[in-house]
Amino acid sequence: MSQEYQPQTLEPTLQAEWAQSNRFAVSADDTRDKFYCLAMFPYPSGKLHMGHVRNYTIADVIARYQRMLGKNVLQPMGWDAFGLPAENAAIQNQVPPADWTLSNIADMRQQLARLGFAYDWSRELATCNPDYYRWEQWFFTRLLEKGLAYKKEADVNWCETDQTVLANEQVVDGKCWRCDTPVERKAINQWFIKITDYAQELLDDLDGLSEWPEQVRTMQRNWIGRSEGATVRFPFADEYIEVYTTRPDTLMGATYLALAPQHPLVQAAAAKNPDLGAFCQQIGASTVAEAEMATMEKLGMDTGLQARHPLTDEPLPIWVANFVLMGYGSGAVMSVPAHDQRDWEFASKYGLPIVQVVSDTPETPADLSTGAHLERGPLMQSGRFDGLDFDAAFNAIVDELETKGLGCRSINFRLRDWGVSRQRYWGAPIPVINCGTCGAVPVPDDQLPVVLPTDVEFRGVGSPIKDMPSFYETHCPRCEAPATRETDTFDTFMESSWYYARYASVKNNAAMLDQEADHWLQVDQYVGGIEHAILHLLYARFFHKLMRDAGLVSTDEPFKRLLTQGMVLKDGAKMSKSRGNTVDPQALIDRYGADTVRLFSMFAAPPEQSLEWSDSGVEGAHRFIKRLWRLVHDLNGATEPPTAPQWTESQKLLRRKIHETINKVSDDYGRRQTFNTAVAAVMELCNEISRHPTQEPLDRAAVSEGLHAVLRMLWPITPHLSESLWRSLTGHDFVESAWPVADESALSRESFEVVVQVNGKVRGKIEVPAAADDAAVEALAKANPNVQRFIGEATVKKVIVIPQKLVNIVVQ
RNA sequence: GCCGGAGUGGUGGAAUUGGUAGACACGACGGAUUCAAAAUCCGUUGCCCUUAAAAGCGUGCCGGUUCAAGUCCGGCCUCCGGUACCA
Repeated sequence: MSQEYQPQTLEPTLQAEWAQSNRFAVSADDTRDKFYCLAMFPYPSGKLHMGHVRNYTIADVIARYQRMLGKNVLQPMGWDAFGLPAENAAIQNQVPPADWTLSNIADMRQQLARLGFAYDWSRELATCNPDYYRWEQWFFTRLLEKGLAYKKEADVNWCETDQTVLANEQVVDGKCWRCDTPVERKAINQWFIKITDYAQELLDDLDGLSEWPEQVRTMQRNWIGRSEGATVRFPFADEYIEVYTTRPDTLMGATYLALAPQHPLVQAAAAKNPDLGAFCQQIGASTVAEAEMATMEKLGMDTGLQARHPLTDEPLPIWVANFVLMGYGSGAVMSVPAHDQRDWEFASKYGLPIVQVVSDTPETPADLSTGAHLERGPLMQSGRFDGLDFDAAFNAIVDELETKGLGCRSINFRLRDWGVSRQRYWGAPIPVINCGTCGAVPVPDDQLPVVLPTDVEFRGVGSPIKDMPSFYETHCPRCEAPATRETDTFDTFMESSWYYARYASVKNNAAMLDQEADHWLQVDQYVGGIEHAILHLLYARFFHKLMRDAGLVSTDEPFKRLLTQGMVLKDGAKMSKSRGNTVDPQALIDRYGADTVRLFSMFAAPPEQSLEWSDSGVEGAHRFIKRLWRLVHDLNGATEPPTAPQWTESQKLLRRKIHETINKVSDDYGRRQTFNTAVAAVMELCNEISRHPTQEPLDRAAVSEGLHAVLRMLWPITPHLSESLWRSLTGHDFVESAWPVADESALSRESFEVVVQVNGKVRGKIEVPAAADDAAVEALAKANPNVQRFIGEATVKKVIVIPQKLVNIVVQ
């Protein structure tokens, strides 16, 4: 066997062995614990980037660690294959999206294989395959039947020049990214799924996700945004304008109402008032992105209409405002400028009255000259409600509204229903047929899948199937009259909301899921980018509950444990083609081998933090591998220890280090998931091993014991290296299901180093016998010469002893 | 704007439950080896004063709690992620 480390021959040879023996293909096996380890599947954008390498290495390390613990580990891989970039490539390069996507998948599959990931490739799936999306279409028709899917008007970004809908990222400074036309907001009819029906459960079940990062649960809680408040009806003519408020206690301070420009009342008024009409047109011309809505200049205009206050019957002016959206809530808000910052700014700008009704005490009004008073407090200037605190005022005012039939307590969620229609080509067709007589009719099961034509040509920027009668001309499944097929496609979040379950039943062409799904679910470990903390993870949780209620799975949540990995940066910025700061993983694999790339990406930073790219860091990882390679090959003739070995002091020290490292690395892999510190601990151990003499048989036995442990502990990260070195060291194949266990007898210590502080500053270090009690430790600490120097003539006030660690002597 | 996160040597990072700040690695410097270089090996390396020992300072900024704060609390600053049609 060659003494030289040659990953370019070693790694592909082992990879071929693994593939040939189907080493990582698994099936349900009730005799062992199962472990389902999943990384978020990639969008096949072309080439693997470092973010992918990091994501899939983290998951692979966890999967391989679990295999070493003896579990039956499922780790599948697939492709989130629908999406916008394929259409852009099609328009730019005249390549059909399907061809572009499939060719990217082929390239990326090869790159993943070269990294040696332990995937069960027999379960591979691509969401653009009709065998996959047919079940999504089928499931959507079930939702339609249950009334969980419905159609309504919703705003999109519209480019008049290109006659197309734009994604938020295609709007640059309020203009179309292709032709610079100012983007308009346009309401179109679209499909929605009632995620709001599940808002409470999605919120409640976050409490049970104890193995999710707290920050992700907090973000989802805030996104769902449950609030308790009141619905208030303001009389207007012989109708009502309904608003929701979390602060009914401030009702007596409401001085005007603000309505969305698309509100029917505003539209009616605009029809008679050209200025108002023009204004509504003007403020309607902006994007639908929330960040932009929240930061844009707040604009409004008096409609000239007046509503009446529900309790005082006073007239209240009705304004139209650009920050009120028709799609959310009722399209109207009550404005209390004294106690809401946005209302305060709007009222100040347009000279609307500001009436304070809450203060710290009724006698001391707050200063409203620089902003609203947001804190809760007793009421003032509120007639019979004066002096009541928040809860009492809330109840008294809502009770009175209820008596008058002008309001009620209500719970509101920030979460909005999930709009799943996309006016794009490269997605799963929405399985609906629009009939002039029967309306929107779901495509019957025996006509599924509705296959997306892949032989298409992009003449403009719009979806080609919208100009393809052969696709959309059809007959109504109910009345058989000529009808039109829906040409919108699904949001790609639909595909990524259930793929984790399909992996379990991927070969079943007769059902969406079968009992295999229940065997493997939940996903025990899910790994993916923090950028998916809300949307993808919330939609997938929701979809899982929909599937549960359809009897397809029996668990309540899809992902038991979640690891959100940070981004890969270079020069402090996210690696991206547009910044031109990408590092091609393939070039690194060619130069150093997969194990070096895997080792570096695990060592450079803890998985949840962003990772700063470093070329010299890769060199360092490679150097460590070469050192370990030599260390193993230089140990000629490893010796087994005798039955009752008499270890020398230095052998005992090495063995203690070996077994302490085993405990630390086990904890780092299993509980902490900090693979960087696991690698550091193994490096430390290797440094000690390399310093240890190897002349005596018992020395070689201790060194060999250490190297065995090292190769096992590194297998999850550098599997090719470990398996190859294991063969040279032992002459046998690597035993996969043998995670090392620490030998308790090797861990014992006779003494500990203890730090001595005087007034919190380190003044000395003492060696203390393990059995010493606090008094003995204190005496030893005080006897230290440097410590004595700092105590001097002062009086000892207090001594704190932290056993086996620290003594702090407090003097005055 | 709102929600979430981060900020520690020249660099990536470590310090797990409030208990030695800087593990491990990179880089730099010095040395060995070499005709020479690469590779490899050994040593030094937070700042400051210093021959040395010892001391002083130090975890984005300001303040607080504590015997003890990178860690907890209050107030800022900067950067990053998300913000519902990028995935």
